[in-house]
Amino acid sequence: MPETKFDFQLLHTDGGARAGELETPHGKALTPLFMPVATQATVKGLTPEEVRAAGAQIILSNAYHLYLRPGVGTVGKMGGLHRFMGWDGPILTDSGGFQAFSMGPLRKVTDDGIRFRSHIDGSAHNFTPQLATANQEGLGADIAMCFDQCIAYGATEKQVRQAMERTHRWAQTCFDVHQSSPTGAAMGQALFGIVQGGTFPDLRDESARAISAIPFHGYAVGGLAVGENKEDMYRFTGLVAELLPKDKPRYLMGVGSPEDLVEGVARGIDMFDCALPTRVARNGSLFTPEGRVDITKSRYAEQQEPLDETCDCYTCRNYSAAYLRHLFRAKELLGLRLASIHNLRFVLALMERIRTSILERRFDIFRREFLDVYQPTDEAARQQQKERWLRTRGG
RNA sequence: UCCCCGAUAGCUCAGCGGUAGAGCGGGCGGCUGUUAACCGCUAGGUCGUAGGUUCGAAUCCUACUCGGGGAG
Repeated sequence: MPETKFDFQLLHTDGGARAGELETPHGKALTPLFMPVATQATVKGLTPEEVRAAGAQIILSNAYHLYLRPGVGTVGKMGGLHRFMGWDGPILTDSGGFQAFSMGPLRKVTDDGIRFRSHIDGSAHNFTPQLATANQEGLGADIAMCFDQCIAYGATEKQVRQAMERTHRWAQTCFDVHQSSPTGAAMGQALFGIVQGGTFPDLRDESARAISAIPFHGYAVGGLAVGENKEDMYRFTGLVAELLPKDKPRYLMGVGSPEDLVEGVARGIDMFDCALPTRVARNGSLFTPEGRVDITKSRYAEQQEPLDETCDCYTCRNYSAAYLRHLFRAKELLGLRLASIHNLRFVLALMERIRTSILERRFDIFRREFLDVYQPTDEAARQQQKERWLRTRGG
């Protein structure tokens, strides 16, 4: 791994919005930025060249999934995650803490760590802050995340506090392990702390202060976009960001949709990641300046123009909406790929425009104009479907 | 001309005495540190036509119409 250490420079601010520059062992990245999600060492369906061409500067992968398959040791023997997957830019890895939340019934949380049952073969595993940190080091991540406990929306204040305090203790452990590691900190790997506290203002405040007290390279807001309404999500993002060190990068984990990215930046966030753009793309839902559209609808059957004529992505430059719709109807793999390319380009281009507007001190105007046209998903419909989804998945 | 088979939702078919179902397709919606090329909701049918048997027929009988196959 190159000698370059991790660094962050805050270059411009415009109201609450910030523009800066990250430096990592695998190169620079301009903030605010969006990280495409490559959970299993691949942005589903796309080659690294395609991800790069869409404008990605840094991607996110997942230490839990890679630990289970193919194994951290295997990735290490293959030269580390960058070489293994053919991506030579910066990589941030999530620790696996979120999987403890999203895989619900397969885990049990104690003060020592989280006992998992593999979703692949049922085998038992015990994740600890030490192991999570070692795993991310073994993968060779440019930025590692602390092992945290993300708790479900709707938990009681007592439960949220318990998870939060555990997250704080684990954060200190991760920091200590990372500091004393012969390779981790020495090889220039950054470590980010994660703020928890659910939707309780006092807990969020307490968590932001506790995590900020540890000299991490960056700070993340975790435990949001897990079922709470958008108003709360924005409110708590702002509340926490206010309390984080000004000179360090701030990362809002698991967010988001186009409108969430704009709102996050407005509240002082520098980094985002989200599975949404690529996941909904695979399901036929594409971003346009007016909002999300379903490419499979019959109104696109004979549309010769691209889905979004204002878009400069590979898909919109080369194919009609009618063709894209046909690929989806015929269940052709190319459809998933072209849709993923488009949605990624949409959010990455959005971040570029946001950054430019900050540098030109007109972010507020940009934000207003964008949100004026972009129609987000209906909140009531979201909640209703969410409940149904949890019923079918949980049952 | 005769014999056989079929005719049920837009399509392919299931149901074979108790007042119609599936898959696909159509329409609508959802997906936020990926257990997701996934999930949910919904609209379509006087069961080819006309008679008959029966308390009751998509189901049994008869004729006819249309399709497919066979014989001549």
